[in-house]
Amino acid sequence: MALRNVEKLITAKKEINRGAWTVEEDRKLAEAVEIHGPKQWKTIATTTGLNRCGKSCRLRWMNYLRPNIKRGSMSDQEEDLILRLHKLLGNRWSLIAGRLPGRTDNEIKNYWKSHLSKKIEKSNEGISRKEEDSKSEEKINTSKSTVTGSSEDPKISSDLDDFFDFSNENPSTLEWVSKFVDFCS
DNA sequence: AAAGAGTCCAACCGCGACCAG
DNA sequence: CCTGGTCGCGGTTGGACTCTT
Repeated sequence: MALRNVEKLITAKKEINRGAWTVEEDRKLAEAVEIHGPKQWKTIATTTGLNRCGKSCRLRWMNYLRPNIKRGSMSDQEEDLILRLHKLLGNRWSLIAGRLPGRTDNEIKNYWKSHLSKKIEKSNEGISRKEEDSKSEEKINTSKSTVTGSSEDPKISSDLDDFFDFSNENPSTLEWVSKFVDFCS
């Protein structure tokens, strides 16, 4: 009887692994990605014998195993960038992450929730912002509405398209930052 | 030193987009 | 077109860690 229950538990456990990844699992996943590339997560999940779902494999790779991942605290520049991009794009974390080399969407999302949203809350409680800020915010809001498609100004729309076309850009440089700051000011 | 509160971050979940058949 | 499978994204959760009392 008890044995049967144990068996049940084992098979249930065998179905799909959950929770924290072990070093061994990481190693297997990294090997699989080397073979298949960072795509075909379903294939990777099944061929490695990890008993993880494809989603889980993808997440682990994207947020932890991927090369060039930057760890540690955000620099002032990065923080400022996140704030500006969030103003412009809203909760488009993957898009924001795309402009911060080595940072993941998950990391930025977490950082925003634990640090920046509180910072903003505090600053909003304080003295109302200067006229300059409201001016730039107005500009940003106009751009934002363009992104969501609610504004039809073709000039601004094409500017934004240009701005977010990074196909020819080296992602490891932060040259685009100045471009962005110019754009917002 | 211990307990409770607060914070951080890795991982999971649900949903929508995309694509091949 | 429709459908099923897969992927990617954003929101949420849970547990480990740190801080405060």
